Amino acid sequence: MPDSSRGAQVAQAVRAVVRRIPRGCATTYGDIAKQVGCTARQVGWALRQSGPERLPWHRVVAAQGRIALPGAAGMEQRLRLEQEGVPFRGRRVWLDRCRPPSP
DNA sequence: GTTATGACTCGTA
DNA sequence: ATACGAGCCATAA
Repeated sequence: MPDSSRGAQVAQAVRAVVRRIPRGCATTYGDIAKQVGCTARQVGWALRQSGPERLPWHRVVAAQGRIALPGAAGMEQRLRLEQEGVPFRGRRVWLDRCRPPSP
């Protein structure tokens, strides 16, 4: 079969990784990209595509713990993270404090 | 084919 | 700290 589009496979892999981010933790697009073997942009693209799927998408933030989602979505993400007890420092997530344990 | 857009990152100033 | 550019990859028009 054809590649089935690399995009679709990458998206699936990304969803799988995101799904297993523990509650109360956060990780970055770049980290996921490394695990999946793609670029950070592809991770963002995959999550954007995923849309109404049951994923802890809010646990994925940009490098340096920045919230990448603009506007209201970003606010919502921040709220959800705080609800889970993810530590913040100003506008940024404190990655050193909430990174998932390395395999 | 080109161009524009996007939930990115990094280096440099 | 903020700003800009280059590299990056998939999709839509």
